[in-house]
Amino acid sequence: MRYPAAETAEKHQRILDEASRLFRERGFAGVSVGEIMKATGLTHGPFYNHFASKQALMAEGIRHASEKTLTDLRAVPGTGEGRSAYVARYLSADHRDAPGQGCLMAALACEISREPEVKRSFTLHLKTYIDTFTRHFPWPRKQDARGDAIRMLSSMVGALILARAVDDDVLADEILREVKSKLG
Amino acid sequence: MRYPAAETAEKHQRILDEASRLFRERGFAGVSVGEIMKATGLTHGPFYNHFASKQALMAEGIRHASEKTLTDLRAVPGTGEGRSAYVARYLSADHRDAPGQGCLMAALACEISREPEVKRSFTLHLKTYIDTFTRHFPWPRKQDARGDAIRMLSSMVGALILARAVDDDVLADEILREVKSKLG
DNA sequence: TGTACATCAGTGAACGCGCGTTCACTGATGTAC
DNA sequence: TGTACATCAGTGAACGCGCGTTCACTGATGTAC
Repeated sequence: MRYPAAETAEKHQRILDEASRLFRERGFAGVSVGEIMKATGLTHGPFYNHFASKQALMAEGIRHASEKTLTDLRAVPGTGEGRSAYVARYLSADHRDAPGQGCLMAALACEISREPEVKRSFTLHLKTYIDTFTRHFPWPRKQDARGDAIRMLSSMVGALILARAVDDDVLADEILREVKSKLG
Repeated sequence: MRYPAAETAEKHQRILDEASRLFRERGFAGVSVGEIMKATGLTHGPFYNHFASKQALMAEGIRHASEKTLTDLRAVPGTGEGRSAYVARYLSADHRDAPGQGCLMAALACEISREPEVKRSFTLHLKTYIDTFTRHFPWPRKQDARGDAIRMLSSMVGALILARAVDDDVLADEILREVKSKLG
């Protein structure tokens, strides 16, 4: 049956919300189209009224999570202290244990590299992220601000991914703590 | 039919070789048991004569790749120059474009965190890797050698993962170059 | 404002497909005598 | 050393299952008059 246009748009957003959460929690391959639709309270049929394919949803899901990520980043005070707090939160046990609400790079980057359509969407995200990260915070060496931002980002992403891949809380905490200690 | 025992052991190794290559190239979910067996020149049936399940092969594949990785690391000269060369090779375009022969952490860490049996196997690898990396090279600040090793490793892994996830060679090269420039 | 009807996001059964896994069977190897 | 036979890694058909995707159908909404 026909539904109000506003409701349809809202459902579209809900699919994106659930998809971007589930993908980050379980990976692209670990979530089926049916599960995503079920999580939004619909049957799997109308999925193709909203998206052309699962790949298209993956790419859109990256864009959707990217917007949230960048909004959050811009809301952090643009000071050295703001950056320290941002890094400390990124490298916290809370973030490690809640991938569904967390950084899309740490959750999905390995899989992204194998999905051409998603890769294109992610490239836009990473460019914007690096630019924003560089411009938003003060960096001691002005002419190498972007390089410093890239290095900080690589350390953060690598540390979080390794901490999550490990079965031993002591080692995971050590990795987060050691990387945090030189990025503060 | 029955086969010579030596041949069987050799086939077991070949399965592990092909599996650890294919998993790194396409991810655990992107490779089927049938494909792995086909790559070793067998049909899929006898897989279960060698391994209890796909998960068991994934865990064994990590162990197998880990051994090669550690052998390679120990073969590098244990000097500052040796370490520089190791990092330069790790962060090279060649390594970025050949995940099947490369670092298992960069290729599989995101997926490992979602597979309990594999996680256990990977934890052993990472502990040994960090220990070896710490002890094998000279570190300027003796009492923080292990911390420095963990930070270097996080940067390397993060940079390679991001470089691979990006669709733009200029950006990928910039990430590798910037991270390399401060780790030399 | 009231009526007739086209629209289209929803439902849910069905599609072909490839997956991980099992199993009855084969036949050269290795062993017992 | 030669013969009889148990072993067991291989083959390949078959299993149930869940996947991404399609489609005939439904019926309240929005629109034309």
